[in-house]
Amino acid sequence: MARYDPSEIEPRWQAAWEADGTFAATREEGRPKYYVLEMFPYPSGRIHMGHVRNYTMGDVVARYKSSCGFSVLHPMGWDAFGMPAENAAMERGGHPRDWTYGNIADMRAQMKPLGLSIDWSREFATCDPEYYGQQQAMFIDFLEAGLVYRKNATVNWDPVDMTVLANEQVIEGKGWRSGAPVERRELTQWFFKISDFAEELLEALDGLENWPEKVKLMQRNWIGKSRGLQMAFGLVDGPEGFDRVEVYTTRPDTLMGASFIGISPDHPLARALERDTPEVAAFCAECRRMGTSEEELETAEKKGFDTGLKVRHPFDEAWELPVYIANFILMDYGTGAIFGCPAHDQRDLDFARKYGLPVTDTFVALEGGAPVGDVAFVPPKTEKVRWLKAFAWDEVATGEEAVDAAIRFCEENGVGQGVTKFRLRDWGLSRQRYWGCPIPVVHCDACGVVPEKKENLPVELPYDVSFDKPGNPLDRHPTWRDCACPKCGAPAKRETDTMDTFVDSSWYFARFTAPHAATPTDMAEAEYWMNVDQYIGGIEHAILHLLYSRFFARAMQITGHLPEKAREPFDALFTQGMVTHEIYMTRDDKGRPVYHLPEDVEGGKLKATGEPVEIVPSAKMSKSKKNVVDPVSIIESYGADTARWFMLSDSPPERDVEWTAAGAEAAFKHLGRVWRIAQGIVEEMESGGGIAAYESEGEGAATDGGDTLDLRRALHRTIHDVTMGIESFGFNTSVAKLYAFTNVLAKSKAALAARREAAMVMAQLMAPMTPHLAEEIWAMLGGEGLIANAPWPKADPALLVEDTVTLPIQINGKRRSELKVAKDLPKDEVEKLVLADDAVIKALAGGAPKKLIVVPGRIVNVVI
RNA sequence: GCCCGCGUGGUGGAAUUGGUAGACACAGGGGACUUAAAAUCCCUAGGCGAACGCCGUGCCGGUUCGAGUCCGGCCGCGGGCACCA
Repeated sequence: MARYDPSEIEPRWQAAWEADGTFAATREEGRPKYYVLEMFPYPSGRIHMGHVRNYTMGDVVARYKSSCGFSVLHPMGWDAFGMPAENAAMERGGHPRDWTYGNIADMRAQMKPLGLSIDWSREFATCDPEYYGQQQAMFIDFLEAGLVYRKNATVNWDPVDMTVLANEQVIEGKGWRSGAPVERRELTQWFFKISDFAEELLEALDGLENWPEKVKLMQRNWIGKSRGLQMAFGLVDGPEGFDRVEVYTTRPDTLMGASFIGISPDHPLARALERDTPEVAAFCAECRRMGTSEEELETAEKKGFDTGLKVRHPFDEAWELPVYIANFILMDYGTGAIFGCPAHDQRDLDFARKYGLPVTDTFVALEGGAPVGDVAFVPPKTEKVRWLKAFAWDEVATGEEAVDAAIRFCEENGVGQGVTKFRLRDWGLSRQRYWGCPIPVVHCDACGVVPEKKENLPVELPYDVSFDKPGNPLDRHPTWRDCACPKCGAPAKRETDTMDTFVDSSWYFARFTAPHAATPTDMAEAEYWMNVDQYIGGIEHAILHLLYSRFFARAMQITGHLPEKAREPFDALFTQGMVTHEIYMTRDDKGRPVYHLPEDVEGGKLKATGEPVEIVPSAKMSKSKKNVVDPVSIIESYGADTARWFMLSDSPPERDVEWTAAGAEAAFKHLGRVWRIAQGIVEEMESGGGIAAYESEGEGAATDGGDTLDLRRALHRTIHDVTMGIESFGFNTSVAKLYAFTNVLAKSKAALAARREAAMVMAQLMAPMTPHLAEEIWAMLGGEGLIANAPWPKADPALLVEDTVTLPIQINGKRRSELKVAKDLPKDEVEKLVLADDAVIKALAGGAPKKLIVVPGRIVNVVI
């Protein structure tokens, strides 16, 4: 008997799809469309299992929707700009462009054998001048629409390498290459005005019904709408030009518990003091040695510097509070100054204890309210508390009520103003790097900042650059910078900043609808294909990428590049989990960990030396931990269908999946079994004289003891369950149902025609997951045309109906017995049967039940 | 530190969304076939107990006739924190 041989089957069917043009996305007015998109990959050079999982999920949806009659758009491209290309050029020589395009070629070659139903004719890379030229055109439109501006912002500066560092390049406050302490530095940078859309981006989240709640919640918190009080503390003998400190607070109700004023080291007052006081300058310099990330600020040890200045409390002229410069206060949020209320904020409390500042309780818990010790009392704002220092509300009130009353009181007494603020900051898009989309503007001495003329786009990156020196090669390029002013023609300088790579990925979904249009989008195409019906990607993009894309869709709509309906570009979002693997580790002579590839380990020992390895629990596959499995070698040994099947089985798509060699082996065995079952049916047909002879055999179903009917019932139940699984992103349950049906089919004694039909339908149900094997079985059993073009099977409702159900009988909530009854048996009939049940009679011991709960078709509970 | 998730047998997980916990599979044990092995097929299988049983979904508590599912607190792990993509 022949064997299941994916290495022979898979290329054959891929060629057949190619020849048929099965996956070309065609715009057919009048036919419903479906746009499936997986977040496009960064071309690192090797695909990994995470890609296999991500793209397989998208492929299941794409193939399924196609079978359901939709015109499907399922494209692929490359998020090709970014730091790794420059790092590679610095570390190994070569050019970012060559490195990137080489990687794209490699990854495409690794991806094609997966048999994904992708329309490869739409492929592009964000580093293609054709793509980024259109991005530049849009940037100019955004600029003219007032959506872009310049302002100063802080960056991480490496004083040795003389270069700007990304947050991930700052390790424990030091530059990753130079090891030098990082400084904060101000640069003039380009910004998108995303904050103008804060309210709109927040409110529109409610309309995203098919987005995970957790993602919407994360975005809500990120946008961070708050209602608070903006007020001033009068400064006592402040330096020249400073008579007050403006603060913004969301807890004005705790004003009577104020203990100190904290200002950012970048606050104008701190800057002024810095000029005259060396101690202040030293402290601020120390603060500025921290990185710029919020995480670093928040986790660093809280430090303050007492400026010696005092402010007056607005409610009491005689009450003076000290002014501290504190390292954890952000100049970017609010006013860059806070008042500290230690009793009701843990950070303020830690600070107060450290510097011996007073801690005043303004409210306590209703019951057993004790004064604050080492833990601040921070109940939910909706909880009622007892106020010790209320100044405009009842003794017992919630935080919310108190805040409202405090704002009203302060406004009436001229102490401050109630304001709404957003945490969301404008999107800084400037990068001082080479490998990104050049910002298409020119700096002219006479005209200022002038956008490049659209006919001169793309402003292309020069190829002749070197990476032997740190910093941006565009800055030191001999000729590229020099140009003529687009307005007056005088000699001028090009902008050398390039765009954040998030810009590239904020509109690629729109570009896929017309990847080679001479404008950023083609409205007729966008009108047909938008929105993305199903977007699939990692949860790590829950905030930035998705929020930026939502902003871009709005900006593109305002500038005429997208239709109104694409304001929210992604109708449905699914966030898939990671692929994890155990980590194998030994230690070097200094006790430092040394990691080993799974392929070098066998039976807990290194293959080469026999040295035992420590097994570290599973984590996301990463090169540095070497817990990676190469999809290419998996495909070589088992075939793409096995890799796909395994990635879909067992773990729910939104959760992490652990790659195990045993699991892959099991998936392969199962596909072999399915193939053999089909082969067996073929052999029976051949020995019995061909398919035609069996066409009418199913009619005799009643004569075979019900086997044929049983098989058909199981089949239609499977059609129903598998379809539901795919529709609801429960691919693992679809796979489990297919396993179960395989067991039924393998044992079935049904008529041959019924078994043939069952095998063919099973192949159809498997086709979105294991498309090559499905085509092979379909062809073996005499199916017409490609299974990829066959319509999705429909479950016959008549075969799904079950006339009897088994009702579990619980006694006091524990299952004690069961009852087989007609499905629609009335409640009182069920009750009679329950009371006649042996176990119930025994438990009642002659008494009557306290309560009898009958949930029709589900369960019975007898309470005694 | 802040925001958001997740936690079920030896393992991955299922559970009609408040209704029989452990579907389906992996690993294990037993058997068939084979000179033998591989491959394949069949049976078994949460823990404890000899059995009618008792315990059991990270931990503690609550709501309910009934909780893996809802609520409160804790522990552990993961994602994000604005220049990684």
